[in-house]
Amino acid sequence: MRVSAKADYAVRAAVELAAAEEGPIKGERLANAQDIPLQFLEHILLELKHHGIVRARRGAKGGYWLARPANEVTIADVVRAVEGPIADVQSTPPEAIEYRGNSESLRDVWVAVRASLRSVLEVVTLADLVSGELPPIVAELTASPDAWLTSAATKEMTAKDS
Amino acid sequence: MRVSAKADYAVRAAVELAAAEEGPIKGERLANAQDIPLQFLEHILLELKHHGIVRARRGAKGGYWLARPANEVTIADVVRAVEGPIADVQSTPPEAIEYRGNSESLRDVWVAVRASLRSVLEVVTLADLVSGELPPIVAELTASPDAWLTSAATKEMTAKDS
DNA sequence: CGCGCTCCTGACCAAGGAGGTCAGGAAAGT
DNA sequence: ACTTTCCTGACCTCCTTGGTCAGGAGCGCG
Repeated sequence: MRVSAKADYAVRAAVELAAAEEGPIKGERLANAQDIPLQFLEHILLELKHHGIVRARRGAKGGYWLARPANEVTIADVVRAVEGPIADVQSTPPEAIEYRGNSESLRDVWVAVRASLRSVLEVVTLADLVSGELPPIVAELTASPDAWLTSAATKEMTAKDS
Repeated sequence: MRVSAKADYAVRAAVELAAAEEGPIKGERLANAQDIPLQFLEHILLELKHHGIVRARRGAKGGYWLARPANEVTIADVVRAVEGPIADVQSTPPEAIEYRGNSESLRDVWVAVRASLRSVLEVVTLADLVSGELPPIVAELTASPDAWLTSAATKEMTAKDS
């Protein structure tokens, strides 16, 4: 239930590529722009390349660029490239688990969790991030002040909590 | 972005407790009912106890029971007890991260991710799981057949994918 | 009281992932 | 040729995951 540094780095590097208009951008520049350890970043970029998110050319004037237009690459694409499937339970997809007895409905909950993650990650594109104009669903989710609290307050509480 | 075995086990054990009407249930019975390694489960139950989710008594006729009514314990409570904060990025809460340059909006996305997770996990209670009647939001999310696919299809695709 | 039952706790362990670093090779340009 | 930049694999340390094992501490009952 946490986002790894690798996934965070991958998205940030991809956004940087999406923002650049000129030709190939070298890894060093991406690393500097987003404060990512260079050698680690190059491993990440390689994975992104293997998954067809990014292309690259070596040599002088070489560098990386997006394989597809920035508005056709979602955050889910990038995260899946470096982290694998989103919202697996016990390293297997939620719909594949057999629950016994009283916890039969639990599978539906994990499926719902995955669906809700997708509803955000598969909708936001790199172009959205560059422009700063996020899709309505993200705007709605971040609109409530509760969304910005580390520990969400219980429904019933009104004013008695600190 | 994955649900650990521990969290899954914890919820299943908690559901089993929620379903039982008679007094304390011993760990062995929970382990058998949900097919969980006993000694591992007892560590988990101990954590749940430390977080005030569960109570316990030793000795003959001892066992575990829920500290609160089943309809007041959410899945989020249980998961947080054993896994810590939900949806941290790089082991820190999303709203606390400083993003530079083009990835400034990324923080909003991670906050939205956390909010969407909460919108499911903080709404489903153990009582819901026992009864099998899940809240509307879960029903909506699992209604679409896409939610049950391992790898979601792209929006534009209609019939050409396998 | 004594004794069995059950939880409680800490130590340990093997395997793998997270988050990198290092050294060298292979293409591209000039 | 030579530099630049990506490409790749090996390696490293620390931490987490998913457990097991051994023993201690409290509870109830005869």
